[in-house]
Formats: sequence, structure tokens, C-alpha cells
Amino acid sequence: MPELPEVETVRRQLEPLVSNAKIIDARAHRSPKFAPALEAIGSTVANVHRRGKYLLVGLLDPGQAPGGPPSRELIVHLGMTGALHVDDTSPSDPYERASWDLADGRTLWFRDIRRFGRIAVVSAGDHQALPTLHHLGPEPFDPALDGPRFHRALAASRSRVKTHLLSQRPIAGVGNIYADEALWRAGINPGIRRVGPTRAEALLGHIRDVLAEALDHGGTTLRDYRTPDRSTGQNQFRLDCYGRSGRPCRRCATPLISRELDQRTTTSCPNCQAR
DNA sequence: CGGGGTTCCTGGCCGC
DNA sequence: TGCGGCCAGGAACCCC
Repeated sequence: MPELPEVETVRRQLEPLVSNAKIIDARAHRSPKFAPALEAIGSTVANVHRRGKYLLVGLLDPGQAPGGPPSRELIVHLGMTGALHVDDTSPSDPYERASWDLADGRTLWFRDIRRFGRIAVVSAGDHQALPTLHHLGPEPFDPALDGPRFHRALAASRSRVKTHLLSQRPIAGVGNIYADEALWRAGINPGIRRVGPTRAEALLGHIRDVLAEALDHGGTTLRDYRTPDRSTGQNQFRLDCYGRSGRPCRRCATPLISRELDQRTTTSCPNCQAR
């Protein structure tokens, strides 16, 4: 499931493939989650940025000077099973949810088995229609994000620390996998509602480490995640906590446990992450 | 406005 | 072999 490392891996591959390409046609699944793809017809791709788990494709409208700031953005959220590919041909794919024909004959495809993904076209920077993006916390590697600021962000909610992380408000781009991994490294019980300044700073460091390492390994492919060139990530072989319920903790050998926490499966070590 | 519950989806897996 | 039932889960959405 694409979290920050997966989405950033996609972004890095995608940007050189589609920059400067003009979108001459598009098709989309009728669902309002995908139909906005059609609104990109006629525009030219300026760049591909990322905020949290959202891909932001800068669009130059027809007649807009190349090199200027894009007037609109094509926003793509990959959801659970979304993937983007660029092809010369038009392969038949029952899971295609949207596609954009480029002027040079190639096609950009969005495939998404479970349809948890989402596509929007908005005026540049206008994210009102996507509440989570609108209220998105700082990028994990933003130098302005430090221990005290992260501590204040965590303290702004009385939710369980893991639930708060998944809300994307204290920090952008952390999903279920990397939340479990970072909390395990930090020795923090996912269910606690208050994190002190020292532990908050440590948790921030572990989040950064977990995300950076996953990015180095091309992301985590549990089942469906693929990059634009269809390769898988390799980080699934490096997970210490997520998906390891019942297996021994790599620090203390206690069997890891899995439980529901605010309707999210959560794995943790009952010893290392005791309250 | 924050927080909690519900919903969207379908392949893979399990048990019989 | 076939099939019903269950699970995974990000974020929008609704309601209090």
C-alpha cells in the first residue's frame, strides 16, 4: 500500500516520463473518484511533485507559457492498490480506472484494483476539495520540522498516537506499515494518548529513518504496489514489526502481538512497547 | 472544529 | 474443485 516511500519512488520514475507531454485525450471510470481525469485534456505536464501520499502533476493550460507556474494540478492518490504506467501500446486491463493519451503516442495509465484511489484536477494549490491534503502536516524531511514542533503536533490531539499519525496531520506520508515500524523502533505503545517531548523527538527520528530506508529500497510491495516500470519494491524483506504478529521480536524475542486499534490492525511488541 | 463511526472495493485465502 | 465468508485499509463523508 503506497505510503510516502512508495509514492516518492513513483514520482521519481514518472516525472521524466511525462514532463512536457501534452495530454490530447483521456478516458475514465464513471465514478466521481476517477472521472475528473478528463479535465486534464488539452494541458501539458510541467512537473510531478509529491505531498505526503499525494502526487501533484503540474498542468500548463493551453496557451500558457512553458516555464511559467502551472495554473492547475492533476492530483492522484494511489489508495491501496493504485499504480501508474506509461506505455506505447494500449493493453487491455480490466482494472484500468483512467488513462491519458499523450501527443507523442504514449498513454499514461492509472490502474487500481480496489478503487480506493482518487483523481482530482484543481487550480494550483487549491486543495479544499481534498480535506486530508488541505490539512496535511509537514513533510517528514522538512528541516523546519524539529523535535519540539513534532511534540506540539502530537500534543494537539488526544487520539491514540498511532491513530493521530495515520490522520496525516502531525506529519505527512505515514501509513499503517511505517507507523507500526517507527513505533516499534521507538519502543512506544501505539495506543497511548500522550507522548512526552523526549520520546516525540525520538519518534520523529525513527519515522525519518524508517521512511528513508524504505525509499532506499524502492518501497514495500506486499501485493499490488508497482512502480511505473512495473518493478516491485524490496523493503518488504526488511520489516521488523508490520505483518510479523506471532513471530519473535527482533529486539527481545517476545512474540509480537496484533490487535485492532481504532479499527486498524496494529502489530507491536508487548515487551518493548509496553505502556 | 475535533473525533468517532461508516463506507467504498475486490483478490486472496481459509475451511468445508 | 467450488464456494461462502472474511480480511486488508486511506481517506472521504456524516453526524454529534
